[in-house]
Amino acid sequence: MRLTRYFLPILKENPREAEIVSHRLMLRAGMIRQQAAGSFSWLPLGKRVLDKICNIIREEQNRAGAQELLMPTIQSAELWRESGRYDDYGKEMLRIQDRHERDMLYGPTNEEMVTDIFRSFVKSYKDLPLNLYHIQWKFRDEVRPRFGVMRSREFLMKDAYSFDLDYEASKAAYNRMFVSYLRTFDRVGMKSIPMRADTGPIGGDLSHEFIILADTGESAVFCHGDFLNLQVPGADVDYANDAAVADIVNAWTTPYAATEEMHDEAAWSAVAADKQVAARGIEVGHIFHFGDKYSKPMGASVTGPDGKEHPVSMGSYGIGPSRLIAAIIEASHDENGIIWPEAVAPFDIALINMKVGDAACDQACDELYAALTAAGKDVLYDDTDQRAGGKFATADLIGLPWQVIVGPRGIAAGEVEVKNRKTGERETMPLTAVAARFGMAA
RNA sequence: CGGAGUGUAGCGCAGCCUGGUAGCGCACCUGAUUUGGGAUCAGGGGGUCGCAGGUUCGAAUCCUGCCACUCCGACCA
Repeated sequence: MRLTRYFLPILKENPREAEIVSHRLMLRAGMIRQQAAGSFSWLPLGKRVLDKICNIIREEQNRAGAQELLMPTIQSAELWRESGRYDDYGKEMLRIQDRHERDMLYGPTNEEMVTDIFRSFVKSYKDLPLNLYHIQWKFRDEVRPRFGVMRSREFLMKDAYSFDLDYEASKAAYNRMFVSYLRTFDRVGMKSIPMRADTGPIGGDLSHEFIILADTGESAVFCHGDFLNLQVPGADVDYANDAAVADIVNAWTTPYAATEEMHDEAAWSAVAADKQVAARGIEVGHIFHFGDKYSKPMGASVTGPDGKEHPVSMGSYGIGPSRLIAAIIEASHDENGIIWPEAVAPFDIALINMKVGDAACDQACDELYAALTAAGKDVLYDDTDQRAGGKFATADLIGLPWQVIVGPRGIAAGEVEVKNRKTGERETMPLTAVAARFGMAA
């Protein structure tokens, strides 16, 4: 993508309304545009990151055996009356009426609807286990939206729902999602720590929050230092092996870890003082097991091997991709801007032409642009005619992992500079070596 | 919903106290110069001063009401 043709409305100064660093940087980097309190447009740069995140989530959900579908944002109140939540949910739920004055709502979550889909088609235990997920916009009319996309009213959520014959099988489904989440957050370049959580209004007796540590995190968290060195399961994890998956979950739930609300001073004091990590964190995922809370009132049951009807045992599993982006920025930035982990960067490489209009520079950049693109890289080619300084400021602000700098001085010697955004390290290399270097890294 | 604060050009702000018909920086447009870490010079365009009432000869400025946004608290992916 050529920068002269790209819609990238960067801001030099911090918008007044943005207080936290991720909100400021997302606005300044031209990723989002606030439309109202807790409501955002995703501009092209932000949309690229969102898509990358969603694709990683999708791959890991699929790997763990979940299947993607897509449910509507607008739901009928009827389903919610069946579960009893139409009255319980409160003002957070946006209630609307259609032209026939039927009660509708903008979905804050989808347990009822997915349960309806399940009960319509699944009748036998032989069709279990089943896990259905979608990535869809949600609306929760928060009392106080804040912190940009970190706590917005309209937000994207990946929500998965598992269906099993009994508690044991459901626990295995829960464990698969647990491991899938460990891998997902690891792949987006973050260290996540699962913590026992309150089950909140969704109900149930087993729940974990996945927390990303960041100095600016919204809640205080306490965990054992061992978490920082635990091995994240590889892509070869065998999701068909319940015992192996349970072992992983066990390893990741044994050391002490709790958010402020669940913090237990007695257990905490049992952790060796030099292993106590008291930090701040951001919740980016939440998984629940809630059994038959919805299947029972909504009549979602299957015939078991015993020939009897069993209400299915369910769980739900959420990740907020839009919040995850803000959390990544909170955890990965410096005074100059965002530092994207490579896996989620909107572009892999910023190709910077230091002297647009100079025949040698233009030619070298055009050739590099073609070669890098051919090697499968997403390249943002800064072909603007701005004065020199602004180019680096822009590249640093939007945080692409690599900058390839092409200037008249270097080109005269057949060389370009390659800079790593995160480390700041610069390396001069022959023009001819650049494509191969990034090509091989791909 | 309680407490605090802010609304003046696309963005950041001054002006308000002490009323006299709107200004600065950046951005934008034109021209020239310039090109290795947020260019320089010259010229130019752009504002219902959040909205509605009121006071006054006259309101961005004083008064009243409303709206929007932000922060702290209770609540949450």
